[in-house]
Formats: sequence, C-alpha cells, structure tokens
Amino acid sequence: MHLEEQGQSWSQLVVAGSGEGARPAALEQAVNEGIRHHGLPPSTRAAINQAFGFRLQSDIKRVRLMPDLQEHKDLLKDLPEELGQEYHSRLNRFLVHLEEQGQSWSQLVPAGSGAGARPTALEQAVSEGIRHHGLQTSTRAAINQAFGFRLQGERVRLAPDLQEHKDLLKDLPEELTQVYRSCVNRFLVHLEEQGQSWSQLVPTGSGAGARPAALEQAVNEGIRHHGLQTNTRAAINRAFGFDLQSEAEMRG
DNA sequence: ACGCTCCCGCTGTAACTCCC
DNA sequence: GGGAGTTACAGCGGGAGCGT
Repeated sequence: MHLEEQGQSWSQLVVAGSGEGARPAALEQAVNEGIRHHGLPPSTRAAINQAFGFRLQSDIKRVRLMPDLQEHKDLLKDLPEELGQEYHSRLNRFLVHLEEQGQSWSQLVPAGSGAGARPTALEQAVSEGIRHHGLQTSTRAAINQAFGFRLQGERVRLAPDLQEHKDLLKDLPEELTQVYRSCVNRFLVHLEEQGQSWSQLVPTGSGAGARPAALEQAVNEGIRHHGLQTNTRAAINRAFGFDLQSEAEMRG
C-alpha cells in the first residue's frame, strides 16, 4: 500500500527473476525510506527479506560485524566466560578492524604471550585504532582483561598554541569539571592540528542554546575519525551552553 | 505490537598519571 | 603533596534483527 501511495509498484523496483539472496537496490531504498520517513514499521525490511529471501540492509552505516579469519573466530570462541558482553563486543570490533588493516592477531602477538605480557605491536595497533579509527577507548581494557595483558595508552601532553584558544580555556566556567576541561583542551589542540580555530567555526555571539553547524561537524569528525574522546561533545555543550548533537542523534 | 537478544554509542564518575 | 590533566570503566539507552 505504501508503494502505491508513492505511485510506485513492486515490478518497477524488483528486476524480474530476483531470487534467493538478491538485494534489489531500488527496493532497498524504497523500504528504508518508507521506514525512515513514512512510518512503516522497522520490521518491514525483515519481513520482506523473509518473504522473498532477499538480503536488504538498513541504510545506516554498518560495519562488518564478524571477523573473517578462522584464527580470529577461534579467538572469540575461546574468550573467558566471565568476560562481559561489552568487552566481547569491543574485541570483536578490534579483530574486524585488524582484518580491515590487513593484519591479524598472530602477527601482532608473539606465540606464548601470557598474563602480564605487553606485546608492543599489539599495543601500537590498539592505540592507533583508538586514536585514528574510531575504536572505543575501552578496547584496550577489553584486551587486557581477556588476555591478562598490560597494554598501556599513549600519553601526549599538548596545549594549544593560539592565543585565542588559550584565552578560551582561561575563561571556561568554574564549575566545569576537570575531565571536561581536558576534553575542551584536546579539542582546541585538535583544531590547530587541522589548521582551524574556534572563531572560524563559532559565530561571534553564539550563546546558550546555540548549535553552530561548523563546530558540530568538527566535533563529530574529531570524535569519529581522530580519536577524540566521546565526552568532547558533552564537554563543549557544558562549557558553552551549546546544543551540539551527535551523528547518531542527527540520523535518528 | 511486543518481547528478547545482540551490539554499539554516549555520558559521567572513578582511578590513574604528570608536573610544579 | 596537591592540583591539573588523562584514561579506564560502568551504566544506560536505543537501533536492528528475529520471533511470537
């Protein structure tokens, strides 16, 4: 019925003969739009997949969920039982990440590494993944807990160079917690590394409740692609009374 | 429509390290 | 020693997928 309301028909969207395992692009788009914008129930996609044996997927960006390498599958299977589901998930993500980088666990971890070990190649891969590829900070904790390793994070101490940014830090509200100060600090440093500055992104006079678009984009990019802590957005909102939103919120 | 599970992102506090 | 700054961690909530 939704299709007809849109002036469309099934045969326009699905190439004749599409069968088991097919993924008709036009149909996928129509289904996803119907769900997103026209109030179709989210299960519509699953229903169509079941009915026709298709493999339609959601249009939100999804990463591959399971590792391909047998070695990695085995690793996941043999994790200690008491490891929480959350850490299991982080580890899963990390192994997928490794494969995307063309690497594997056994390349990074010398055979026989046991409790207390600190395999350098692994440590580096984890830190890089966290800093540059959007892995969660708790990935390190997950690996440490699962294998008894003692991986550490990289320490950088940086302060902004621009006077503008130094002034900004000096004038943060007193009640702002240290964690949030740190996040704002890191963000300003990040901006400078990108050749940008606060005043380029934030229109003068932006006050409580504002949502400067350029700033929002810079923050979300920094979090997703440059390893800024996820608190950074919250920190900036607290510090300046802004109402920046996450990519997830904007999707929804 | 609803329940359940899995997976993931967001937030804020706890616990740590660094440096004067 | 203590303040400033950083990282680890836990809890929460929500989307997706699947079944009923």
